[in-house]
Amino acid sequence: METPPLSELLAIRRQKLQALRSQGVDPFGAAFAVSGSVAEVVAAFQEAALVQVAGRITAYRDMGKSRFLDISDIGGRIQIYFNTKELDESTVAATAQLDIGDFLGVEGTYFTTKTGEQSIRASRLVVLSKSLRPLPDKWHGVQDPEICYRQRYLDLIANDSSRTIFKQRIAIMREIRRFLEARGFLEVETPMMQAVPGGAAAEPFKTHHNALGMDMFLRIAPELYLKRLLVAGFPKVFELNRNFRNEGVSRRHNPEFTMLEAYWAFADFEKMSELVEEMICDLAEHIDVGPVIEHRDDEGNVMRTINLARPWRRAAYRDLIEAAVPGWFALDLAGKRQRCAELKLDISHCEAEFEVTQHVFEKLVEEKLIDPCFVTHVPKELVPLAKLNDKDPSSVDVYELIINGQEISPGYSELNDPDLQRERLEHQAGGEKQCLDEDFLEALEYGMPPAGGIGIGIDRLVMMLTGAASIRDVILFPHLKARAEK
RNA sequence: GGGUUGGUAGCUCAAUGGUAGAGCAGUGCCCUUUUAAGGCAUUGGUUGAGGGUUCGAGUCCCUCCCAACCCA
Repeated sequence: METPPLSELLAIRRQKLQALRSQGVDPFGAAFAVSGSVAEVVAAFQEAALVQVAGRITAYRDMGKSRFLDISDIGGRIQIYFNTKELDESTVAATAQLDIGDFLGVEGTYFTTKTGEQSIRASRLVVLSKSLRPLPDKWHGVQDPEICYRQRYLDLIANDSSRTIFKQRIAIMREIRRFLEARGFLEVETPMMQAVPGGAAAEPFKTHHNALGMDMFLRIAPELYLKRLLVAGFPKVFELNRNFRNEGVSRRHNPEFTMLEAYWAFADFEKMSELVEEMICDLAEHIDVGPVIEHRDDEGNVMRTINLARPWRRAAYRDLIEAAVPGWFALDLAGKRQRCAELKLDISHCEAEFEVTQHVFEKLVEEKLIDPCFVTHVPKELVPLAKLNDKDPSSVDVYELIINGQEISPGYSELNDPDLQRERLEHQAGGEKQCLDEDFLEALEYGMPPAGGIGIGIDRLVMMLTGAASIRDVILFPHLKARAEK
């Protein structure tokens, strides 16, 4: 097969690679002992002290005999100064083969430049890895969203805003674990491959286990296994990991996404709502964005302001709809359909009355709830697996936390009556017996304590907290269509 | 799935249907405290892919691929 000629830029880098080798320099060097990460080295500045640092060259300013270069890693940048007269000949020769993008190890002493920048005066330079491709523009970064998503490493090298979001995401994940563990919740791991995909209504990914000779499914939720652990006697458990749903991809959907589920024995949905409220405020504080979060557009204009100040609002589903569409619940189905037509709402996909009402809720209530609101007294048809409300058996004991016009977290008083649970699951499965997790139903018969449960879609939570416009901006490697062969 | 917008040099972007350009990066030269370093010179293109219209297509038409946004 004919290989296309390398572009000039790639060819030049290959030549430099050869030049280094012919100078006796290994262009893909060995381990290099550093004093710390770039950020740690910056923080440890002490005039004239000896220091070792390594990182990628992200800028090179050649003044003749004096040269400056920036060394960066994901957490920081530091300026290196060297004078060709202060280095041995072979090192100076190697510097001629350096490019922006190469990994370099530096030994030197801390010093402050004329302009006051804390830097390192290099006494030794070691090529650690030659970069064979040019990096994106140092000033404009990567603007092409396709490159950002397909080659996230370039996005992270070039775009500070992206680095910030992912550092925030990491901080959020760490703080969720710390927050829950501090309150006695134990983190557990349950199967991602399940014989019966349960705990939610969604299309699963299907796979096959050869040795066991059985079809399996990637989980759509961990719920039914976490509840087995309530049966086992764990009073407080949580799982923070991936779910998979074989559905559409959009600004708000990635086929694999991160979910927090937590269960608290002997608690209820109200106690869970307090836990979630406290936790999300704590997270906002930990990434220095709360309690008032501003979402900005590309030009930096504030598009939306979310106020997380406590206490958060709590409102009943019916009351919110009545406030948006007065007289709604007095209408019969035909009247409701008529009203939707007047409101220019497309309800062609809705059949049952509760579906029409739910559409009104989504369009006229949910999308407009920007500040946090726990929606309570949700119709039982929408949440088949929760406990019925004592006073109003047409609704269930759950909350749906809405922030930024999106459902961020549902919370339940979990159903623990095994017979009722079977009835509901059978109804949900529409008579398809193979969709019932009989093993789970058997576990419930041994007795599950009453419990509060929550789920939080972490990707959407991160979007809300960081102001990211797309789920792809908060997932390191989002799924895109395979690209045609180059 | 439908609609809209886009895909041009490594990156960021230009280009009435009429010679494909700029900045950065790169290459060469100069410069001992620069930091979007600077000065002078200079290389680099299958304009997403394939058809069509035309004397002539990055530009107009058709098909396809990829992406973003909106809708379902």
